[in-house]
Amino acid sequence: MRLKSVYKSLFKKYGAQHWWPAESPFEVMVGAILTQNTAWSNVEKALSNIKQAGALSPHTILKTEHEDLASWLRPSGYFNIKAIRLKSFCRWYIQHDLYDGLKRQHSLKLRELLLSVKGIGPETADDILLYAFNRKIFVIDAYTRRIFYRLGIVDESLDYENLRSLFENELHSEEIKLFNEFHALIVIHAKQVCKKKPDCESCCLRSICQCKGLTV
DNA sequence: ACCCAGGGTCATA
DNA sequence: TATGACCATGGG
Repeated sequence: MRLKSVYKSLFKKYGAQHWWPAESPFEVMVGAILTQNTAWSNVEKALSNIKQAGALSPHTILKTEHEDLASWLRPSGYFNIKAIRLKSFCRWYIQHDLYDGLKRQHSLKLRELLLSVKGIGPETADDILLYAFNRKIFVIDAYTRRIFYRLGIVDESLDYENLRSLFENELHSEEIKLFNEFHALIVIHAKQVCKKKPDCESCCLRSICQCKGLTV
């Protein structure tokens, strides 16, 4: 159980993160799309603009002019394509009877449905599954790849689906709370420590890590 | 000035 | 299957 021991170390150091920071499942979904390759601090500004316009609902977003929607999204970058992605997601969300319609689907079916939306790839889909629909799905991101490769636990060549099943197989008997916290802890740890190599000395994972302070 | 952020799509070989 | 171009703002 190497994965769980990493989890324990991270949890001991950083504590519970209580993700996803949002007031509703729909806000989680919007945030998941807006944070694609984008710093969360920028997403907060865009979300704040949408809320200030009173537009944080699928119907309202859908009937908003592209120029207006894009102007709200401007701080989060890629505002033109994200405006299109947000609308196509809202159209899909309404067609499937919103949260109450979708929540009845089995996790893998729901994942297929999410992936059928233009602009939603595997990571965004899994963010939504885990943090909006409370499903036991492990989210893989660039941090997860980097950290667990440095630790010497995973192979560099594994693609998204193989990595996800590796994590889910080893953690299948754990509670969903672990899935929720684990991904959040990986992100927090990567932002606070792993970026600065000198901090390897004080890293809570140094006893397992094989990077030896070198950039990998 | 340069690098990258809680990615995804599309065209090309 | 596997690269590369493209999308774009803001903080370090």
